[in-house]
Amino acid sequence: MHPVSPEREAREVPLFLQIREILAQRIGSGTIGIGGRLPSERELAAELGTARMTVREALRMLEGEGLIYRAERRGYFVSPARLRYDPTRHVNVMRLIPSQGHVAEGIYLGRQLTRATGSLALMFGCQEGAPLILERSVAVMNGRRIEYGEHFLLEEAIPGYLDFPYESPLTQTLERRHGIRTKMIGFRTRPTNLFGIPTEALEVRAGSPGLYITRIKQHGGRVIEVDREYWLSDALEIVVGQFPNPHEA
Amino acid sequence: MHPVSPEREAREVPLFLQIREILAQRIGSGTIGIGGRLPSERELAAELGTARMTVREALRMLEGEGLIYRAERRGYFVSPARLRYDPTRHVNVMRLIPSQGHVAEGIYLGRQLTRATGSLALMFGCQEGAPLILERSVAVMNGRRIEYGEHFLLEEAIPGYLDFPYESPLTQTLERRHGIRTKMIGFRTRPTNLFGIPTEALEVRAGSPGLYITRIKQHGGRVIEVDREYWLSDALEIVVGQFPNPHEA
DNA sequence: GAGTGGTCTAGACCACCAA
DNA sequence: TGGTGGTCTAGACCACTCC
Repeated sequence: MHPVSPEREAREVPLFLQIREILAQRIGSGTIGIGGRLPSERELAAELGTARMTVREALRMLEGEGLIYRAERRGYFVSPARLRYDPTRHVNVMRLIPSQGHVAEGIYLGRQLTRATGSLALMFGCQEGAPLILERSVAVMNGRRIEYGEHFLLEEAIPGYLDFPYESPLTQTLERRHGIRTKMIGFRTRPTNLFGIPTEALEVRAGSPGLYITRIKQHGGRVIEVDREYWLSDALEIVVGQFPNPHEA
Repeated sequence: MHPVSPEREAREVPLFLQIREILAQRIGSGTIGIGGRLPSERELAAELGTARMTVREALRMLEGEGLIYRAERRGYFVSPARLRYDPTRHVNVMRLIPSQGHVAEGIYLGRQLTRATGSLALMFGCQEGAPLILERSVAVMNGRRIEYGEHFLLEEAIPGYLDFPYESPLTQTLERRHGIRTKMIGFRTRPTNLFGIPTEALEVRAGSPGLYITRIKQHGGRVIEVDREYWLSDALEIVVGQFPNPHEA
């Protein structure tokens, strides 16, 4: 190990960070409450005597921190407390949201037939090209779309699945209808910027900060379901194991 | 559940996304290899016949996806494969890096005495104001600073700790020197934009995308260590449980 | 139709890095 | 010392939302 590294010179704080600070304080102090709308970019620029792009940089900062979110072309709003989400547990998103005091709504985007390729085949541990069923959906919390999900099912492992329409939640449906009780065996997650299909489904700007989660579910010794979830970054935090909840204390 | 939502109109793809695509292809095809440097913002702008800010937007996109990273005022570089990190296991970062074929280096930033307040007191389950020891460090992978860590220790639970200098790795030191074998009981993580102390320690621009991780460690039925880690977003992915490794397949 | 964010331009000056 | 990214300005036009 090295000894202490040299301290950096103190520099003047950039303007956009000063603006970030001003806005963060207005939010923290409750001047703008949860769900409240911030002034428009142009209003803030005029008020603070700066250019619009500088204000945007500050807003982008707060968005990346999860303090605020954008509603496309409608404005910036203060984010509610993050959903606490444990991907190792088998809780359905549509049940998680109301369990933490929010209003949940689901949007079903339809079913597709596809085939296992690349990393999907690897995760299923099946042949390349094996038939898969894909169910797509969006989770809505308090009227805001926060998660786009793709659920891949190994067709040959769930005979008769295609004879029925989609029913939420998927896990319960598999158990009740097909006698299959899946078990979560692992997940993987990384931050990313969203674009393409997820941003279209979530109705947000391409480039919005997000969290990508992959989950693997097993039954009878083999993988029968792989989920890919794209969350808006400010909407959740991942909590695994024993962790005190600051909102209960 | 709602029926299928109406498809959005196809829109013209914004210029910065087209540029993102061009650069992503150059990276994916190996035209610019791992660790390779991208042309400068001005060069790209000239080559593509656009303004510098538009190029920056594309580069910011790729940075948020983790495909590239910035070295402050030195340029943009192609990111290596993400470190696979399981926070539920008790692997020290300085051992994790070499175990995945990279060169690790540690920078020790020193020790401070502090007190448990707010969420720290909550996580320790101790009185507000209880004395804590704070050890600060930075992890370097292949010459790049990728993680800034704060390790809080409950002073009264580790008698004599202050009589010795810091020794890495902390977990092994606690066991060998004090007979304390800690146990990871939970972690929490969320994406965020870094600024302040973490960005200074990591020598990156304020606003760089990052991942914040808190870990709690127990011994003898009580929490004795809380870690706060700030990772550069592109440097890792979190993998918990059984998950096939695409690099081994 | 007024207002919003989304995109884009064409500059500027600065601090910092490498040579 | 020349080139880099970091910051900032002052506009522009557009698609879209809400009224």
